[in-house]
Amino acid sequence: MAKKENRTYSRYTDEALKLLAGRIRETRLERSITTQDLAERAGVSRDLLYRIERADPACGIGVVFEIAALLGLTLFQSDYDDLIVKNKMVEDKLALLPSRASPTKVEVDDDF
Amino acid sequence: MAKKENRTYSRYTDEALKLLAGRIRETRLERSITTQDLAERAGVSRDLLYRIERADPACGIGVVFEIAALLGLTLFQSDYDDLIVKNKMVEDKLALLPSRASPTKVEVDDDF
DNA sequence: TAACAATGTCTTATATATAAGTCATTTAGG
DNA sequence: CCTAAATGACTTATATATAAGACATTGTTA
Repeated sequence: MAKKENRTYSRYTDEALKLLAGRIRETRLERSITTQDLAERAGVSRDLLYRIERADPACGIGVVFEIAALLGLTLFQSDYDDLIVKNKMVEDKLALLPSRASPTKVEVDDDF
Repeated sequence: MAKKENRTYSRYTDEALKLLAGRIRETRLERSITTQDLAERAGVSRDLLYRIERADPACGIGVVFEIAALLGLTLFQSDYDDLIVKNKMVEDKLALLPSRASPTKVEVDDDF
């Protein structure tokens, strides 16, 4: 196992990571797939899958998503076509927005 | 910038990463927040935020989620309390499932 | 349109994620 | 129960993510 990293995360992030990890483990066990087997299919080591199922925040986001996708989990409640559509929407929105944060404009903080 | 990694990902993973990255950039620009500013608040380098907004799959999943959370984006369409509830559900489900993939049981493949 | 700040995109150095291997433990099933 | 296989959890070595910094470019706004 790799050395423990010392970065800290918000509780929200921790819970979100835990949920994704839990869903992965849950689905793997439901389908009775071996860690070995799943890791091999994803092209990662068993140790990495072990850390993914433990919600290690330092795992690469790509490999985590890939494992989830291999199990048929949906991300952002979207199938592939939905993702394409949503990405198109983001792209359009970005085309309208200024391409950088204005030097002077003060950031809006909705806290009150 | 770090050396380009050579791992490959499914199209689904690529699009999901792109959507998250796009939403981050979109939200940052809407609020007119500087990359510098956001990176500092998250405790990461500007270069890392740059890569996050480009959907680099090798970024740590924790830092990406943290940036999203800082911007108020919701993950898994859940606020903090929802995440707690959903995690509880996963936990309960896991308690019922066998704790490991059966040696003999053949994996179900719903492809047909 | 001038000037300055924000961003794109490198390089280098360092921290650390990941792979590979190992051993002990546990569990499901015969 | 017994046993083989799956998993937890470590070590070491290596690949690579990340930080820090630099410079060129571009967009905003005064």
